Amino acid sequence: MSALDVLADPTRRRIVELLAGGELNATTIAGHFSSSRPAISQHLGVLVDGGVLTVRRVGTQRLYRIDPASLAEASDWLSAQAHRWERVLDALESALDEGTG
Amino acid sequence: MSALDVLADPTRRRIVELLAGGELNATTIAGHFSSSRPAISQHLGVLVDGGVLTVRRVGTQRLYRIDPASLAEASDWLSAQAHRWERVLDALESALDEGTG
DNA sequence: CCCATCCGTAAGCAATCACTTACACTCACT
DNA sequence: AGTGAGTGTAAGTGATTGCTTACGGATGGG
Repeated sequence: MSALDVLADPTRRRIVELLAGGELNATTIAGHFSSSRPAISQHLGVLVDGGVLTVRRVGTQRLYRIDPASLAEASDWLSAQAHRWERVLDALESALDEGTG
Repeated sequence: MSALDVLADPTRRRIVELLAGGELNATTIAGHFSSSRPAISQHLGVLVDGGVLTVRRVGTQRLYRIDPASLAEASDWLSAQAHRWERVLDALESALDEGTG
């Protein structure tokens, strides 16, 4: 699932959280980070490729916005993973019961 | 959170799932993978360092076992992340409401 | 038309990571 | 003590990744 590979990077997670407040242009976003503007631009590209963000051009600016669907999908995936490990723990418990019983 | 960095690798996830059935020694674990035994040994080291697995020595063997506490912690972390993105989505929705209202 | 602003892309670099082969160590058994 | 099974460690390699600097393209105002 690519939205999650994309959200693996802490800087990218912060970008997404920043956009929780609404649309922002590239320069404004970059202003919140100590990295260079091109570095942030590259992160934005990864986020767009991963479907987490969408862009629209307004004049000379590029406005970035969260794609709620993909973020919801990421959230669901995380929940599913959490449940997966819970199941592993359940299985482990059963195995231990068999061992001791 | 290191248990999660550790579980980022697919091979390591498979190892943990393999150990859901109970304790196994290093050679048996390695037998389930196409990678070399040393490669798996290194993964096991990472898993132990990350607190996901524990080892005990029995004769010449090393028996690996899941540490339920750390795995539960990982599961909780995943849930928390899922909720975090849900909150981001909620915030986004509020921002859009303000924008259009 | 010229210039400043906004922004992506190209190229190069350093760090990280998973893998492989080769080697070394420990323990059990004889 | 010698041998073999079980296993970790060292060293080298190729791929990936995030960062930086330098550059180029597009848009809008004078």
